[in-house]
Amino acid sequence: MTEPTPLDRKLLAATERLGRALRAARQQLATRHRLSLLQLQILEQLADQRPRRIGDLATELDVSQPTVSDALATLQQKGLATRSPHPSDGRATTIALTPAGTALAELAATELAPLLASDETTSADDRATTLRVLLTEIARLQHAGVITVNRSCLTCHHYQPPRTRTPAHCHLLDQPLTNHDLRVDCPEHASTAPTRFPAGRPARPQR
Amino acid sequence: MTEPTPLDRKLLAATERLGRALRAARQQLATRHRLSLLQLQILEQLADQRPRRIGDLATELDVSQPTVSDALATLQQKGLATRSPHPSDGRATTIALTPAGTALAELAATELAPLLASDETTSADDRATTLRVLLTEIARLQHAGVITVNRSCLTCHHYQPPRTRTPAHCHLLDQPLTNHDLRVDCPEHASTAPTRFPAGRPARPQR
DNA sequence: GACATACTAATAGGAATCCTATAAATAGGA
DNA sequence: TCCTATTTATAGGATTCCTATTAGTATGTC
Repeated sequence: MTEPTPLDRKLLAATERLGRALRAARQQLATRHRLSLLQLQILEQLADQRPRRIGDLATELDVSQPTVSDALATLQQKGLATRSPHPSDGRATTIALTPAGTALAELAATELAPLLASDETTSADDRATTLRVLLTEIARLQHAGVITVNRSCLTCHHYQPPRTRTPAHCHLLDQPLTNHDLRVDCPEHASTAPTRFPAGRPARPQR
Repeated sequence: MTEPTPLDRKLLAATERLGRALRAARQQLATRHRLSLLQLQILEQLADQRPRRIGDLATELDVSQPTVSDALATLQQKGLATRSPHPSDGRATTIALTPAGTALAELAATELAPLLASDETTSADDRATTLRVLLTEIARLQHAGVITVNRSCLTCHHYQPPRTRTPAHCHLLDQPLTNHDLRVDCPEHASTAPTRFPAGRPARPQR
């Protein structure tokens, strides 16, 4: 870990500014649809139809488990999500979207997508490069223990990093991976991280 | 505005994931220092010593003015920030950091910087490309009305975009600008946006 | 110069978020 | 069978952050 360069600091600042803006945009969108921000985020996460436990959602969204439980109760009340018992684990609850929830999630995705739509000033290659750099940073944060859930190619067991002559490769699909092909949230992700440890959220702030 | 490509969607997802992670990291850092997240963000914004009004801070941070007023009162109570009357406008209040506040802001910046420090897997050129792409997205969001404060080179009156043969140029410094040189928050920024309109925050969410 | 309008910040009041702590139910192993 | 760990739900509360309003100041108009 070397000393951060001015470029690093600017990248951090730009990422932060962009993240805040997207959060604000998502907040407004949620409000328009009579949802809280967390409720919208849950819909977005569930949109891939992957079955999840409540605890999984909490770690993905960086909030506590009761907070997710709260928001889910509201979503259920609105008829957007369902809770059903886990098939094999009697303690757990499986979360899924209702058709209405799916529709709302898709609508939200449609409304959010234009915020980062391509235009003529940025080449697709540059955007693909950006994707790889961002995924690299996400992988670093996972290593640093800030993120515990991450299903991108860069941390997948099936991922073969590029060598001097050969491009990156996915052993599962048995195909070369260009920057364009990198996935942020791959359904087939196989973790390389040994264990995930409980985030260890510290005490609350105070006045 | 064209239809979003898969790459666009992945970029949005990656940016969102990274933004959430950075927010969580900043939240933890704030808690460690007995601050709320908003209080920490205010310290970070004030760290450049640019004099600000309270309303300016609110639009920069995408929260309402009373919320900033609240957090500032706490910071003042902690001896980290000061409020003083504006020299020329009797209605306004000028905000500044105390030496203790400056020290804490620098400490926080030092602790956050390693999260995006360079490593050997990403070239500086790719990171510079990423910086430009991110700034382009920020500029787009400003155009879309999501962001109202933005002092990056790409929206500056002194900025000359690159042509086919000549690189980008800053008319104020009278120097060429590579991707590395782009600034996120330039003190000399001259706005090109005609007017800034009040964000029009909609009604609150509800159960 | 007086007045009307717009702007800036602070206060009041309240709703919603999201946390910690704890209880209940189940899984899994000794 | 019992003991421990895990998963979720509930209780209770603190904090954040909002809208609405008030007070004070700036600015333009008659």
